[in-house]
Order: sequence, then C-alpha cells, then structure tokens
Amino acid sequence: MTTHDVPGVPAKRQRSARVPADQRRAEILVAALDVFGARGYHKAALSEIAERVGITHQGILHHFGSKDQLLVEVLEYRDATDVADFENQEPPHGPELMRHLVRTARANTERAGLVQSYAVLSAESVTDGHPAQASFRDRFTHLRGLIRDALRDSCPSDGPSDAEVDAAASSIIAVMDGLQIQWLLDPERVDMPYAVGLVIDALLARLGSDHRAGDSR
Amino acid sequence: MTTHDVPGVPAKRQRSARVPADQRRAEILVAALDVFGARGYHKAALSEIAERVGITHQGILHHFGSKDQLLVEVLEYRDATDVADFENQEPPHGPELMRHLVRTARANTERAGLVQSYAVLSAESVTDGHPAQASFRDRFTHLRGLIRDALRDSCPSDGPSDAEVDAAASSIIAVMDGLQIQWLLDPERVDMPYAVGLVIDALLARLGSDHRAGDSR
DNA sequence: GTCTATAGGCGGATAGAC
DNA sequence: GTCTATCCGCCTATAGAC
Repeated sequence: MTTHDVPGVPAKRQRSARVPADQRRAEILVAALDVFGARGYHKAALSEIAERVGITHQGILHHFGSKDQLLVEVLEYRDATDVADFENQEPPHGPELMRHLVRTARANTERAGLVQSYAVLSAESVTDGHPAQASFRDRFTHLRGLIRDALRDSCPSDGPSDAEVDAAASSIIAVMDGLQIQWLLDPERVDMPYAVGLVIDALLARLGSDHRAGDSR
Repeated sequence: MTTHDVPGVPAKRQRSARVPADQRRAEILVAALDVFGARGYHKAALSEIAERVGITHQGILHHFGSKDQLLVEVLEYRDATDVADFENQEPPHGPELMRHLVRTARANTERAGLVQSYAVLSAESVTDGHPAQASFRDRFTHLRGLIRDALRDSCPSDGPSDAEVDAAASSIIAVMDGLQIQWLLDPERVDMPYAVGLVIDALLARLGSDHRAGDSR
C-alpha cells in the first residue's frame, strides 16, 4: 500500500453524500431485497447491502435498528411493489382473482430475483424464532381467505364443503410457491403459468361437479 | 467459578471416547438433520451438532471436511431413510404411486422436524452457489419422471398432451412442497394429506376427461 | 439527524499436538 | 480420532464525529 498509514490518521473512507432518510431507506430496501434473495437471509451480510448503497453497515443499523427489522420492512416493501404492478390498489375479487394468479405466475418468470427472495425467505421463516414468521403466517391466512371467497363465487349453487374449499385455496397457493423452487432450479423444464392455470381449472371443475356420486376414497 | 483457572492449565474438556469413524459419522448425520431442520442450514452451528454427539465442532470437520459437505451427506441420508420407511426399496409405480404420495403427506404430519429440514433446505438450495443445488435439481427431475409415468398409466387411451402431463407432475410435487410451509406456520388450518388427495383427484379427472371441447383458455 | 470508528462475541476453517 | 490454538468474517452495541 502506498498511502500513509499513520496510526492517528487512519485511511479515511470517502464520506458519503448526506442524503435524506426517506431516500436512503428506500435505497437500502432495494439493495436488501436483492441481496437477501441471492444469499438467503442468514448468509446475507449487511456490509454487502451497505456497499451497494455506498455507506457502511453501521449506517444500515442506524436506519433500521437491526438486521431482523430490516428483513421485516423488506417484506412489506415487496408486497407494496407487488400490488403496485397492477392498476388497482386492491387485489381483484371473484373469478378475476384466478386470472390474476395466472398472470402473476407469468410475470414472475421475468423477475427471478424477486421470486428467489420470496421462495428463500418464506421457507426460512418456518425456522424456530425467525423474525418473519408472523409476517408470513398472516400473509398466508390472508391469501387463503381471498382465494376461498373467490372459489365460492365461482361455485354458487349446492357448493362444495368448507373442507374442500379450504383445501383448494391452500393448494392453489402451494402450487404457486412450490413451482417457484422447481422453476428456479430448472427454468427450461417448468412452465409456471401453464401449470398454475391447469391446477386452477382442474380444481374449479372438481369443486363444481357433483363428483361425490362416484367417489371411492 | 470455583475451579482453578491457571493460565498454563486451561480447564480441560472431558475427552470423548474414541469411536470408530463409521459409527461417529452416523451419529453426526442424525444430529445434523435435527439441527439443520430446527435452525436452517446457515443459522445452524456446527458446535450445536457437535455438542449433541459429545465432541467439538472441529471433530465434525475432521469427518466431513466442511459444513457444505455435511449438508450434502445429510440429504443423502434423509433420502435413504425415507424409502426405507416403506417395505420396498423401489418406490411404487402407476396408480399406486398416487396413493403413496397421499400416505407420505399423512406420515409427514407426524414428523415436523424432517418436514422443516426439507422445506428450508430445498428453498435455500436455489441461492447462488448453494452446495445442495445439484442434489435438489436432480431430485426434482427424478420425481417428475416418476409421477409423469404414473399419470400416463392412469390415462391410457387418447391421453392428454405431453405438456399437460408434465405440468401436472410438476404441480403435484409443488403442492406437497408448498403445503409443507403453510402447515409448518399454521398446523391447525392446513390439512396436508386431504389437500394433496384433492389436487391429485382433480388433475386425474382433468387429464382423463375430454375437456378440450369446452376449453376457452 | 446522518453517519463512522471501535470493540466484543460467535461461527467456520486450518494446522498441529496427543 | 479428537483436541487446542489461531485466523478471518459477520452481527451487534456504544461512543462520538460532522
């Protein structure tokens, strides 16, 4: 090294330009979503996120308090941008929701980074004491409710049992999530939007028809 | 502390009994599967695994070389014990495979630790350069092939298109995997075996029937 | 109000003693 | 086969510079 390493005068890091907190927080959230998705939450280093923003890792802790809290806010940010992709603030209802889910699967094939973040973080959330556990549990509860209502709308008369509708709602979410992992590992061999559409059609047909006559389970 | 902390004589750890390598490796694999499931791969500490076996974490590195390699061997061990649960060494074929999948989902409700290990590790494997990436990609390719063949067996005449069968195979695996995460977060509200059975029935009906006449997609 | 510097503690990896 | 010793990298807390 050619610069002077005088003990009392450490090689000074170029000080970052002073930026308003709101803007800085937004920059950090974008970088964090990227790095969390690429490395997973536990392997991700605050210093890597900080480097992308041009500050030190202590700067992140100043804005977010802890790595756990940063994760929670990253997930909120992800959900916010996800709904903003579609014109309405509110997610669609009824049969339109099913088409929305297929469209989402199709859109996801163009944003592998976001898909990876979601897949890794949602699975990691089931580990003991994970900071995002409540966030994901609430998310799934909410989604199941939305889809359950939409399924009921599509099967008006002599509807299927509550158990069937609940299971179908869980399954539609599960297919979307499970396909993401297979697709990330082998994009050529997995067609996410087509498979999601197929399962939804099959479940709607099953719930709509009077299959119980010939049921042998 | 009341014991003597003489500098030259550090409090000596009780030395473990010398155990044959094969036996020790097996003990480590059992403990590792447990800890990886409870904490996730990255959060899991070699020292915690070592403690259960009664050695230091360096002992594990002696037997497995690295934490990454330990994970790979843990997954192989898991698969080996999984097939041993059922009488035949070979997984069932044809329609019997579908019943096997539902039975597996039911059995999984009694072994949350194993389910957690699988869910966390399979999702983590999609991160950049993860040591288990090839292992999981091959696993999914193999499983899709098995299920694809079984679906064809169940729909003999004027069968559905290859694309439909492929998508159905991916979807059945995806439902099982995705349901595990929802179930781990909220066991009371998710019925894994019932939902898996529902999706399989719905897909079989869909692939078997001549739905294309009224298809509007 | 925004950020950096310093220091402690833990986890993984390597080398060498017993 | 197992241990001790040592290194480096990461998260976190505290203090203080601008």
